[in-house]
Amino acid sequence: MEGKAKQILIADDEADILEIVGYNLSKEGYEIYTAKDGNEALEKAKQLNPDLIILDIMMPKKTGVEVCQILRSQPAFQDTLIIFLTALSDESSHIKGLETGADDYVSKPISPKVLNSRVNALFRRVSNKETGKTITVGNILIDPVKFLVTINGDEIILAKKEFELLYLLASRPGRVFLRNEILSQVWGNDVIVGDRTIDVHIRKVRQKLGVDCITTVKGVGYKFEL
Amino acid sequence: MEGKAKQILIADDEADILEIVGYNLSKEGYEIYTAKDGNEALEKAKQLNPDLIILDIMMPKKTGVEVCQILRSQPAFQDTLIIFLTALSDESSHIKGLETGADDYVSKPISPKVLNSRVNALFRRVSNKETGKTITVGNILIDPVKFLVTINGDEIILAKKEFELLYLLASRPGRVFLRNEILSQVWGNDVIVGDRTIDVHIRKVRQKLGVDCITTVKGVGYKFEL
DNA sequence: CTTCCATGTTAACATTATGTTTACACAAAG
DNA sequence: CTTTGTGTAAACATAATGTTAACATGGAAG
Repeated sequence: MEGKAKQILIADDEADILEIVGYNLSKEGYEIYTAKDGNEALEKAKQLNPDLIILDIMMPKKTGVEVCQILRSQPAFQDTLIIFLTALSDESSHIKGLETGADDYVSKPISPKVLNSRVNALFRRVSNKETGKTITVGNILIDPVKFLVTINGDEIILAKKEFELLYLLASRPGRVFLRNEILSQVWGNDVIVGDRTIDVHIRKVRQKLGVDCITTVKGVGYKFEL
Repeated sequence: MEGKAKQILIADDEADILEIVGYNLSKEGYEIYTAKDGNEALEKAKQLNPDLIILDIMMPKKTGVEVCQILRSQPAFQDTLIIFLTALSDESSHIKGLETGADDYVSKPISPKVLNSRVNALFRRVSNKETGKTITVGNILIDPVKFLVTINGDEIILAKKEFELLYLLASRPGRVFLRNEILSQVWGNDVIVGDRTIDVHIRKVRQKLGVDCITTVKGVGYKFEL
């Protein structure tokens, strides 16, 4: 189903973190490489050209932000995914991280579960755009290539966000998506929007589809099911 | 599905690059030949008449630019695809490269992924013109050989860019083409044009066709459908 | 060599579609 | 019957595209 294993380079000066994170991600089927300071990270990045680079902000030799900047300045790493690991309180580096061109950030202390889901989400996000697989659930058909939703052959036109929202929910029918997850997947981790925004879009989708296939799970989120 | 394997000649004085690039492109199904300086590149080019030549700018004996100029002056190599490899900073040679008649350039350090996609894109771009298949959708007929569009037998004359634009969209009815894709396919990856340029051409095509067959997908791109 | 014309491109502005917030209604849970 | 979370409509803000006209440019015709 998947192509070859995605390669992930993890850079952190704490050996414990390298081990825990590496172990958990490798269980997800990724191929893990590690570096223990900024310079080593740069070196291995150029050597491997990994699919994703996880950078600790605080590192000897070069900080994660510096590494990121250097990498981003090179065409070869323009599209490489980068996630920052940051201390919870350190809000400024978070900002700087996103400005520098990171794709996501995860704050310490790190929960393997959280990191795993972020990593998966990131890959899913880019792979959807690349592969753009058509989703079929019952009589509903969602085609990201044609940017089209069909119910019993009737075409329904959704706006971009509406489409992305539906596509996300329908990608895993039955699974509940937390409001947080929806936000980061459809809106991105950087933008900040109010709570009602999701509702409104949910409503619009429900309205346009005319079929009751999005269920509210109060206090949790939404799920797609027929 | 494809014809016979495309032949690619790679010229660079660094053995590492020849090896890496050659290996990766051969995995894509291309037939690889190498040269380690300008003279050898010329020699093998004339001997093989490859489909694509990848030239390092900095080479002993003759630079890539010189090789390109010599080749382009000969009718046999008028249509041969040429890609330059260039050092990141070396902006001037980039300019010169495109002036000399290169089809694309890729800056070092080289990411195999990037190079592969550029190469594939280039072949995709020309393959349409070569095969030049007439597209028929409903009562619309698009003939790239005669450079002619017909609706219900009425001939419509489009300018070059207009035609290429329509041809691209119509080549996959229903599929949404991102603005990026349109740019790289119709304009090429090198030229830089404003956003409005696409719109204007879309408009001209719509106007001349008189039929509403190009749909806007806001925030995404355009698609062709009746 | 100049002029003219077709094409391509840009800039500026108009016109949407789309996204977001606000404010309030409503329902369920405690 | 208060609190909490969600639904809804409408107002608002924003971004994306449509449109026109003016400005290059290159090649053909004179």
